[in-house]
Amino acid sequence: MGTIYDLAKITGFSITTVSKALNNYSDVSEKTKAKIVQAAADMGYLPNAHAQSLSTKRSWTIGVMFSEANEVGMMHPFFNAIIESFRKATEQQGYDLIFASRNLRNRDMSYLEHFQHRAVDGIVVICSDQMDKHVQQLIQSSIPIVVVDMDSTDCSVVFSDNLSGGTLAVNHLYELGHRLIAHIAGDMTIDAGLARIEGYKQAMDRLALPIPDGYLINGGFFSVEEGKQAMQTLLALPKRPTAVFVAGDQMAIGAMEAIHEAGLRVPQDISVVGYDDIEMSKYVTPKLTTVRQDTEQIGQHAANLLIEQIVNKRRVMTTDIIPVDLIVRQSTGPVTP
Amino acid sequence: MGTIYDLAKITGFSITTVSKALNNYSDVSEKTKAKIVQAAADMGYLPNAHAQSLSTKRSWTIGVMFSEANEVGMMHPFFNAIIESFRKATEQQGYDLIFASRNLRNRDMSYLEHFQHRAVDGIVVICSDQMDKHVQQLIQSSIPIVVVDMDSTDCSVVFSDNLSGGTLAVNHLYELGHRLIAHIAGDMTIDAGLARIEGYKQAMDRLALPIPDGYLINGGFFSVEEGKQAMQTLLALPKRPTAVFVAGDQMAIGAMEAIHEAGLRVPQDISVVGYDDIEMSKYVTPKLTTVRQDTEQIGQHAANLLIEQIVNKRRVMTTDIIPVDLIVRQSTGPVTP
DNA sequence: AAATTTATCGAAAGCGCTTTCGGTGAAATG
DNA sequence: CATTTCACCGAAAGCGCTTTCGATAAATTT
Repeated sequence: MGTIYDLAKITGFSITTVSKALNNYSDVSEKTKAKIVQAAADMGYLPNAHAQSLSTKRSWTIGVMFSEANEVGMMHPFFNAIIESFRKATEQQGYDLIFASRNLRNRDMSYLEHFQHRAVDGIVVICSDQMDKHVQQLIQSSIPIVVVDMDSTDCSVVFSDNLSGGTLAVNHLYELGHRLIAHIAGDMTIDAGLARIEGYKQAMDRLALPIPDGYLINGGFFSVEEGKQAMQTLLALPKRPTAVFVAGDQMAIGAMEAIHEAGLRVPQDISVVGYDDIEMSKYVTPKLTTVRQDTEQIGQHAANLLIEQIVNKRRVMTTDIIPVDLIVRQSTGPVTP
Repeated sequence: MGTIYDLAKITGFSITTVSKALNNYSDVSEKTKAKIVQAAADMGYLPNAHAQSLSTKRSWTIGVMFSEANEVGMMHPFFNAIIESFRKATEQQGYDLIFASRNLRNRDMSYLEHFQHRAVDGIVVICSDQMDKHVQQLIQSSIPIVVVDMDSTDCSVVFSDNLSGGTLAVNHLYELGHRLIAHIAGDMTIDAGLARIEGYKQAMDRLALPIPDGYLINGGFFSVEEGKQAMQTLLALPKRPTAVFVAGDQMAIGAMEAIHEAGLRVPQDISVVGYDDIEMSKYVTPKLTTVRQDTEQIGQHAANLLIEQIVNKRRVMTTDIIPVDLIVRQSTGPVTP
């Protein structure tokens, strides 16, 4: 591999000139530049990123933080898809992602500390809840940051148009003739869940549909199991809904399971529409009607928002709302009399 | 944040002593160590990782490589689960993961070059095929490495006992009375797929079951779509199988879809057993019988194997085979006469 | 021919940290 | 009391790179 010192020795130039040649400075002649570049190629020279970072105070790394609240890590298909898209976008610009945790060689430390230690150029936080102390700390810091799927005016954020999403779902069900529409919501601590609730409420209100007691139920943290439980509660209601809008696909899948286990059919007895459009949605039985979040866009926008802050060396607080689509499949159907 | 120079100024000691105090050297008195540590805490001092790496030639980072062959990236639930488990294990030891790609600030470079540039302490490669030039290059290099889900004698590897897996599946079907057992295989370039084929063949042989023409079919790169297509081919066979062992859950889900679309039922008409036990397996209809791979173990073992090489500064070539389990659910049933 | 630009290069300092090695004064030993 | 040991500390070099600033020689201008 070798260093610029080796290169200097070989070519007979100073390390200064070598460095300049490698970095395309204008005050080095084409001829010597060619020589040096050639020598570098010959010996398979690669600059040491740490030395570069130390010297330039730019590490070309982006720290990514997952909340540990809901123990999903990077396993959740939705967040996972976002990260993948984010990664592609940032990679193209030359950034590497580093996944940091709260522990560093036995020392317990905050995410911020970890990121400071690693001297990342920027931070992306995925899958978090507003209240998380660590997230707040990150937002308060001076490191460029973008947070996904959360609402805040203190930093750049990008999330889906969850309000419209809720409305889309309810309207779809309404058009199919449903009037008894329940909502299995995400936990209230999650902005996205909250907005979907709001969308649901607004839509119901606009359609002049009452929300019976118990029709708005907390499904927790979007897991299949919690969705199933919530649905069971719903099924036990005196006046059972004919349709249910579920704030996440995994929960929706759980809900469908509960329905099936109760001896009912989807969509003949109960229609269900999910949220996210994770890959599996189109493979469960029946195929899930759902509100699609554009993970591709979300990831890209987040990347752009972050990189812009990094290169311009100033924090900006943009709120980027990505539109959603309703994907109609087979878990919703006309209400049966 | 500050540096050790600041700390030196504040406490009145030299940077040498500061550094030693922070690193628990024995030749600094308890009293001054206490002072320095206190001052460090007060100012929120954090060591700069790049400076440390530069000086110690240890970066406490591990590079992870995904093959780009089958465009799944980190989206595939199986590899994803492995990485997650790997991450937890390495984090605990103080390592951060860095996801590198083949491009670095416009320059096109190999994975090896990228990792050398970043000066990672070790490399884990996930989701690859034997033939990949980049993987080979990594294996040839002198950086500690472990590769997952691939067989090789040139480096440490960890993968599931795919041979037993294939056998397990076939025997299970046999016990249910099936004699016409087909296999939707993964592409032959993938070691794991190859081993499962071998397991299938051996089991069939041991049971004295012939493998009719067309019963062993290539399902490509484990996608739902490819599984579906393979199953359609199988269904078009003159003598249709009563059971099929599929080399991956996603393919199996596709296969079930094909079966359903053909107006047949699982398992009454055709039994199917998958491979992997991805999370969705227990939520599709019918719930998928499958060979479970222990992603938790795989990730941990990979982490241990890698870290051992890093700390002992010598490459070792261990082959670590992780046992698999058959998870019987509802996609398999007794053959119907 | 003298004065001024211009092109090309290198010395040196600095980024923040580790580590070797030598130097103190105090305590222990004879 | 002289000598050896020990505990504690710091100077300095080094890790590999960037960047400022000055130096030199060649080219240009007057």
